[in-house]
Amino acid sequence: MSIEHSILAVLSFWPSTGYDIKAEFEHKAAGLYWGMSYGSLYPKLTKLEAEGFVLPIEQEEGGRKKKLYELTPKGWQEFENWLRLPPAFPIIKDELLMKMSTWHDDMEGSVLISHLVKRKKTTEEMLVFVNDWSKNGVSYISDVGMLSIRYAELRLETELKWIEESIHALENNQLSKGQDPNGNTEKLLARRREAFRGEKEK
Amino acid sequence: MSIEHSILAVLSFWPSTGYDIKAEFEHKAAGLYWGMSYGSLYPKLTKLEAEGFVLPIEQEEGGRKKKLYELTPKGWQEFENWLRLPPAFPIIKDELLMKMSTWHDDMEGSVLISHLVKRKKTTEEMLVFVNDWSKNGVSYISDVGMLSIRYAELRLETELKWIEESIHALENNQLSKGQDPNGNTEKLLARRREAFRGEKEK
DNA sequence: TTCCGCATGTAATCTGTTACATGATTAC
DNA sequence: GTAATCATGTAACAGATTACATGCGGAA
Repeated sequence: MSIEHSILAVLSFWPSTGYDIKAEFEHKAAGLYWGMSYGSLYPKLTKLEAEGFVLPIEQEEGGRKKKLYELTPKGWQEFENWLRLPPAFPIIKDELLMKMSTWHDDMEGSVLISHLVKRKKTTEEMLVFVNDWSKNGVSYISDVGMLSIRYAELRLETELKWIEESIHALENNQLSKGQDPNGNTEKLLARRREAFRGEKEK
Repeated sequence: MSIEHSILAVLSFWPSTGYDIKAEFEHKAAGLYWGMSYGSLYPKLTKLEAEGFVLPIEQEEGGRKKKLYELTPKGWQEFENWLRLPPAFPIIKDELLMKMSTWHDDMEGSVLISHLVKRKKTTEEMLVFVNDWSKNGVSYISDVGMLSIRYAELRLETELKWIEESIHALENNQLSKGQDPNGNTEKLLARRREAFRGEKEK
């Protein structure tokens, strides 16, 4: 998942400056790419250059300092080798899911609903962005690239459906039953009460 | 997204050792939780104890060294404050999507298909695991927690549908057209040919 | 008696971010 | 002229992993 390879990937589209690369990651962050800071980007470019994967093709432009990087033959090779390597399974860190998994019955359901409402808004915005992306007449998207756009759309749509479903279930007390073979819900709430009782006595 | 809060979250279920916590993250990694190494887990537990969020409730068990940690009142407080805080938007790093977005026409489609087939297998396994999880009669899952299980199921099912759709499109040359307002495909392939041509001449 | 699962921990390293410092060019 | 954007870079720090080191207890 190395950042190095993402940089090579961006450079495969067209020669770019460090600044360009960052921008590319920024606005395509619809769950397809991931961002990176200048603090790691510029040192990586220097490193890639030292290793012979990229080369700055000098631009004068009136003396303004600007390094437009291009892939070297070795860089193309490395990029394509990487493409052929089986990708790692995705890493997903979703705080909302973590919170929902550990939400307990003495916590206010209204707060959880507000989390879901907020997530819905962001997901909707993202969907609008992705929908537009593939039809804006400006961005370059290859035919294979369209598949990944399609993935982003499907994922976001599914998420929206789930959010609506979940809010509905929470608001109308229609949650499906989980499983609790060891009476853990009661134990948990008792431990919690105990902790807070001890606290109050102080 | 701090690891600290995930630890508190696991401890809210029941008192656990460092080893237990790691195991919990491991087998629930169905895209809901995320793993962590002992190298960060144990130091964090020490830190959380120093800060008064957790407390080891000693277990002798024949002199075998084992620290069973429990949340303190302050730990419960911190955990619940965290639950109320609006969660950050999920971070997704999916190498497959990155590779597909930058796949180019001179790369073998068969390799991409093999990536998809591999992903399909893993996704299917994950789905089996999640399906079983909520019905195994052993694991504890709260009613709210069921919502997150439902999310995992929907996401994995959607992904499977997309994988099948994509493999079909690739195998039968039925990709939908992307967009290329500046003739970038040709430029890209020309730059690549140029790089490799220069290489051969050496 | 040997291997596996339970159990804890540290040191070196890697990877990345934040905050800062600097300055040119363009649009209003 | 002044604000926003383009543009590059460094130093300090934060966060996490890998590899290593250690050892008990139970099962085969």
